Formats: sequence, structure tokens, C-alpha cells
Amino acid sequence: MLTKAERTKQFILETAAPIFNQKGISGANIDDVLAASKLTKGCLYGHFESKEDLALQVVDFMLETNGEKMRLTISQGKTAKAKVFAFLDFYKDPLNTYLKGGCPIFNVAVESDDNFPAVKEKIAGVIRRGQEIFVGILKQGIENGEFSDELDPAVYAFKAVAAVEGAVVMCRSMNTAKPMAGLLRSLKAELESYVL
Amino acid sequence: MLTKAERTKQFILETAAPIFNQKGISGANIDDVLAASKLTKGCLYGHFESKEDLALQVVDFMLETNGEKMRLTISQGKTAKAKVFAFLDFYKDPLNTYLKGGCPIFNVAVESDDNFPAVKEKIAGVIRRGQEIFVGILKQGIENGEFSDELDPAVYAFKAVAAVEGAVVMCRSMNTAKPMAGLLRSLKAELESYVL
DNA sequence: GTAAAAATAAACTATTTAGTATATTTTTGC
DNA sequence: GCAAAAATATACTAAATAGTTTATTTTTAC
Repeated sequence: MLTKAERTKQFILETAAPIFNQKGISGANIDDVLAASKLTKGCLYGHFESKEDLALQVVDFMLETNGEKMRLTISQGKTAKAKVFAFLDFYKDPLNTYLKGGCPIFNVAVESDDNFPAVKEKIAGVIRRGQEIFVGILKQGIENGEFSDELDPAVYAFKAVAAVEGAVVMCRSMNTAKPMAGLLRSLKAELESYVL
Repeated sequence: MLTKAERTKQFILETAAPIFNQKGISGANIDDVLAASKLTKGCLYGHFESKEDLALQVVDFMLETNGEKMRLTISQGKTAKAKVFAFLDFYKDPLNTYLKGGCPIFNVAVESDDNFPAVKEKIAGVIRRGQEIFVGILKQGIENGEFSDELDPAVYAFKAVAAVEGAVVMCRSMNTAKPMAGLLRSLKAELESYVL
């Protein structure tokens, strides 16, 4: 069992995550986190050295959580095609993301780009590993005869992720999930065209 | 000819744009703009009421500039296909965007999402109008016999924009333009498959 | 050439937010 | 049940940044 201190720290991270995801690292502030968690400054600073420390750990927490959710989602699919479809469907409700504020990877990617090199590197790693996994699934699909070898795994993987992530931002801005539905259908049809 | 005051205001907007585009509205600060422009506080506050006023006008400036660049780019294409290809090629160098820091529409979209409703509405309008123009070009292409009527203009337009915009963020994070090349080829091939 | 406009210089104030200190109370976990 | 750990309450300090003021200098545009 977790100690009280560990539970509190976890609770702070969980409470702070949607705040940082929505307001960004620069936009979020300690008082927001205190208000949302109903903890005191003394308590928070007992678990984190500084706002920067908190921010970095919140980012790690968001990335880990996202990774777990994504792995679980993909593992639901038995075939390569089913895994890809499961991945795509993960994005079907962009206005109601499991973590308030949209995709943390993209949100952090945009903010860290010219501002937080260490965070940017971390995000780059997450994106790269995600692409590797996606490409691996597609290659597997080609090898086991699910897909034609006309399919270019690297191109499709990048296209699919770029498109759904871009779509999340666009849908959230326009406040409609409608175009996402058409996009997911189109990306599925595109993969389907390589199914043997 | 512009008055000195108008020229200075314009100069401040031009200087502030890359700062706001890179650091975000929350992350940018007045002193950054003063340092970059080598103007004094008194001068800046003679042209803008507050940081918020400056930020809003910088956003407007970035959106207008982007719109002009995009209209010019697209107008280079004579056929519908050429227009779409010109649009896609606009994104071919995501690490060296004309405005430092990547696409201002997307950067502002991400930050404004949960923070600046007025700005968010403005961005939503820009995205919507962009989609209308893109769809218009594709419909025109269908009408004049360039494309098969199998092409779904709304779906392709959304997919193309979401993908290239998402790709800019991913490429910038990973610090490589390579995947963008494959994506552009793929989006072009996809459109090509509807050419009669 | 000159009056008005624009910009500077420099020293302010105000506000927000990060972070500290400490005595006290509450909770935990053996 | 009790000692240690955790959290509170309260009142701070520190730092960063927004915004003001005003006298002075420079530049502009007629």
C-alpha cells in the first residue's frame, strides 16, 4: 500500500494534470492547483521543490498515463488492422478527452517547442516510440499476410497520427467532433485498401 | 504613406509576432518585446493599452499575414489540383517556417482552447473559412471534370489540413522534416487517385 | 524652419505569483 | 495508544512582470 505521502503526491499530480494540460506550463499556476486540490501551500511544497519541479512531474505523469491508456486500447485489437482501428477510435470524441484539454502530447509539444528543451526532447521520444510501435504493427500485418506490401508503414503511421492529432486541435477549436468522424472513416478506408 | 506612429506600431507587431508565436500569449512578456524591438516602455504603451491589447493585435496580425501568404500560395496554382499541391507544399519545410515558431494558427488554437475564448472563436473562424475555401476548390475541380465525383471534398480538405498541421508539430518536436516529405507525397497521391 | 508628435530615460507603483517560515493541529501506521 | 509524519493556518519574503509618470530629447511632416 502507498504511504499517505505517496498518495498525496499522486493526488496532487492527478489534480494538477488537467490544469497544466488546459492552461499550459506557463499559464498554470500554483494557486490554481491549491484551489483545485484544496491543499495548502505548505503541503504542496512538501512534495515538490518548485513550480518547475511540479510541472516536469506533471508532464511525466500525463505522458505515462497516456501511454498506458494507449497500450491498453491497442491491445484490445487482435489483428494488425484491429489494432490500428482501435488506435484511431481512441480519438473519436475530441471534445471529451479523458484528460480535460485535449491530447497532452500535442499540447506539451506545441508549448515546449521553443521554450522547454528538456520537455521537448521527452515529447520527441514519446512521438518517436509511438511511431515505432505503429510501424511495427503495420509491418507485422504485412508479414502475416493481412496487408499488401504496397503499404508503406512509416508513411501511413505518420499520416494517421498527424491527422488525428491535428484533427483534435481543429475540432476542439471549432467545437465540433463531426469532421473527426469523416477523417476516421477515411483513414480506415485507406488502410482497408491494402487489406488482402 | 504611413505616419511615423503607424509605422512604429506595425514594427512592434512584426517584432512581437515571432515572440508570441514561440512563447505563447501566457509565456511572452513585454520586456521580451522591448528588448527585441529596442524600443522603450513609454513608446510601446503609447501604441498599445496593455499586454492583452498587444497580444490580441499580434494574433490578428499573425492571422492576417498567414492568410495573405496562403492566398498568394494557392493563387499560384491554375488548376484545382495545382492549387491543392501548392497548399500542401506550403508546409514542406516545417523547421523553417516563415514566422519563427511554427504555424501561428495551430499554436494559438492550442493555447486559446481552454484559456482565451475570444481568441479561440477567431481561430475557429479562420479554420472554418479555410475549410470552405479548400472545399470550394475541390468542388470546382469536380465540376470542371478534373476530379471524379467519388472525391469527398469535405473529408479530403479536413484530412489534408489536419495532417499537415499535425505533421508540423510532430516534425518540429522531433527536429526532422523527413516525415513531412512522405506525408505530402501520400496526400498528393491520394488526390491524384481521383484525377480523371 | 518650426510646432507638434513621437520616442527616450529613468525612476517609479502595482500586481501577481513563487516560495519560506513556523507554530499548531490532524492523521497515520506500528 | 502514541510517536512520527503529514497537513494546516497564517503571515511572511522574494521575484518577476505589468503598467505609470514626467521631464527631456529627437524626429517628423507641413
